[in-house]
Amino acid sequence: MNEQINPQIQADSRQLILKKTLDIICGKWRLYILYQLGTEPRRYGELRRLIPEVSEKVLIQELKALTNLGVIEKKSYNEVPPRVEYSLTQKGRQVYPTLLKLTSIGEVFMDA
Amino acid sequence: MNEQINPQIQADSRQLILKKTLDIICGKWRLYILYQLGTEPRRYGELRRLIPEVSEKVLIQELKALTNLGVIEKKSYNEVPPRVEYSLTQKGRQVYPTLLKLTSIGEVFMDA
DNA sequence: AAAATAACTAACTTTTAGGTAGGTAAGTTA
DNA sequence: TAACTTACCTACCTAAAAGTTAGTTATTTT
Repeated sequence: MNEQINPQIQADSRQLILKKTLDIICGKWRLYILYQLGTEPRRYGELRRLIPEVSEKVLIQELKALTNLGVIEKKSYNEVPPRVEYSLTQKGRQVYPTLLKLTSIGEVFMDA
Repeated sequence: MNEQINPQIQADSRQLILKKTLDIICGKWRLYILYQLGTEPRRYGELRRLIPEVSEKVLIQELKALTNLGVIEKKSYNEVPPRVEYSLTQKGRQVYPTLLKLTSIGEVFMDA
């Protein structure tokens, strides 16, 4: 009904996008996880071994969060002992190159 | 003395770079602050008005942290009432384009 | 029958991030 | 001389993130 552009709504939308971005990359372990899934699917135990410093609880919690955000997906094979694979979603693969470029920020500030 | 490449040292260095990256961009308000400083220096009070949701304590704390990281710098004019300006450093300007591109990550996952 | 396996869950504690409410300095303006 | 201004600081509190420890499940292997 109203064709005016409301700058407040624009601001709110940019804020939401920024928040979503931070949701995805912030958290001590999220980028480590995503980097490990960049090239191939990984089993839960594999991720544990690849990132040994993260606690089991936090790893699972972060995998869940990233799954809910739609960045990664989980595939359970019905086997015992269980087998579960995590991999990037389509959207996850879409942003993966940007995630890789992120570290160029840190590089600039090393030892400075 | 030892010309071998130690993959552990490489891994540690990548880890440090990643940690530095997260130091710079994580924190609820850091990117908001950096975005406001992208185009021009801003006074402390100006930043308060531009980002009214952040508490005074946290704003100052974040400005200090970003200053210590070498992303921004602070210029105090000897006046009363005080006048203080914050701006991006050379290195800060160097990474600013990357900081702007960051939000493309969030865009992909909006309402997904 | 006991032990091993992989991917979890639950209860609890510690650590870190962020927020609230108040105070201060020292000139300027009314 | 009282009130105002701006950029802080301090002590305290709450909430969120992360870590620790100890289960659980349901087959398979020994």
